[in-house]
Amino acid sequence: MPRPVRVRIAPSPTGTIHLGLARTALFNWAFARRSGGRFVLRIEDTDRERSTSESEQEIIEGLSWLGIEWDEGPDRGGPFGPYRQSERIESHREAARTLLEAGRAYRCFCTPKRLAELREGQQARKETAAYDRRCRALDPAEAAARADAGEPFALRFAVPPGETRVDDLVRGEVVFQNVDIDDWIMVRGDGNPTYNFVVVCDDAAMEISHVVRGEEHLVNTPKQVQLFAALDSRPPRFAHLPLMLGGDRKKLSKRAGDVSLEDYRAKGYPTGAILNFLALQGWALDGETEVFSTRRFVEAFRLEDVSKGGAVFDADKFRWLAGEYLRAESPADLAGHCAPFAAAAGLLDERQLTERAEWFEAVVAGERERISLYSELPDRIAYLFAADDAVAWEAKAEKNARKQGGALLAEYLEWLRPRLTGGVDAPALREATRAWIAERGAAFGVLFQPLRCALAGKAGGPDLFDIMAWLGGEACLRRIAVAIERLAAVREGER
RNA sequence: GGCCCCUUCGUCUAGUCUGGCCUAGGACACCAGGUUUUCAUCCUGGCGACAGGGGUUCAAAUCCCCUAGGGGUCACCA
Repeated sequence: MPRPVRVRIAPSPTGTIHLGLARTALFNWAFARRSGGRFVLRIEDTDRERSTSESEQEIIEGLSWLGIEWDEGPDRGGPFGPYRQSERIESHREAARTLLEAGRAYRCFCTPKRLAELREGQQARKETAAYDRRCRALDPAEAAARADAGEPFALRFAVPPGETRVDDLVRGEVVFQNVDIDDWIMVRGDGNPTYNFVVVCDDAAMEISHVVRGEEHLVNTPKQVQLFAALDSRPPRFAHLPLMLGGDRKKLSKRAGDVSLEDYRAKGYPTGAILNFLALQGWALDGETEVFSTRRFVEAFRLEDVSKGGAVFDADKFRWLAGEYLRAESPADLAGHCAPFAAAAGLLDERQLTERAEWFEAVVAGERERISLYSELPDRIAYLFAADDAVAWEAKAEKNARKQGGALLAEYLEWLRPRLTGGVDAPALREATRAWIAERGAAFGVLFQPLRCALAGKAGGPDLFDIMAWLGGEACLRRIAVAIERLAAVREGER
């Protein structure tokens, strides 16, 4: 019998947003949208030591920045609240009590020391490390008496005999033998519940219909399925997403480089590119189309189409995709996205950005083919802000300039001087300069290479006459004059 | 090591369920050429894979079995 689609992500607020979490969020969200269901954000702050409200904020802010929106969550409430696990502790205690009374859970008085020794022995004998279920044999009344007397205990789930089947939407049916499932701890000695316990209690209480998460959780699933049964609650369908892998083909981790969403935000990846790339990790639109909108993704997304094998994170492809999105932006949008990076680099302050908005937009539009990330702009245009007599020359630019020599440049400067008084008319100047070079029977490069070096100090870049227009006539003339001297002076020095 | 999952170009993947249209398609990267005042963008072309072995079948990347390899997980973490 079908039930309303309700999915969730349950991140623990213990750090930054991992790309894996971002993808899980994206897939859950897309699935909910596609099926007309609800997407829930639940903060999994079971680990009180490591959970912080800053991290929770970061999760909320980061996912919002990406454009992923949840229907219920700690920041916006909802009919199944509260949405922070720590605030649901009473219901967890209640569930634990019920399970204990029903005999589905039992008190374990084993000390951490004994457990450690047990584990060591099992490992030494190459046996499966699992609790030996010693306390499961205890008489409930006796156990209750010991607990009343103040003896510390943990609560373990009593795994029943038999087997557990998980009908995974991505992987098909997966069967586990219950003897292989440990009598895992539901409530710790200090009274705090564990993740595997609360996650099921909350999923049940919030009527979660589908659990879509990373493959590392697949082995937890039988424990959870058994708990749903013990709770007399209908279990959700499961879908385990393939892992995102690092270059070593192991689970993507900090070791592999930048794995947090914030890293990519700081580097200036367009949000559309991030979403698009994440969608491609374990899913494909039609096998042909690589660049597609979030809208198309949502329309076409089906859990059944998710691939099973792990996906190695391809930083090159991600960067390429970023460039595709960046280049598709309007000049105004692109300028707006690049502005903070230009400001951070100390090129322009906010006031200048406002006053010279049109100018900045033109510059950004002129550089767009050469950058893939917003953060790459400042380096490309820094020369525009250099002092005219101190433009940094790249080695290759200088080499090109030197190959052609400054003679023609000096001649050009004299020709140019009277033509720049009334501002720079790029198209007209381009035409006139071409004619001027043709008159002399020279190749374009003989003038353009030294000129490019003089103006920008770079071997490549936008159209020279656009650069002149951005720079303004006075600056151009000064830079060319300085370059003529510089080219001549060094030649002297070489002798 | 136990349990579980996975296996198509270097990488992301289409094709696998419903065997034939697959001399296996697309993309990134790489290489070559073209366009351009340069760089880049862009365009064209090239390189490059069904892990191995059996079986079923007229026919297998697609179905079955075995082997190998990789990964995940084995906490009073989440």
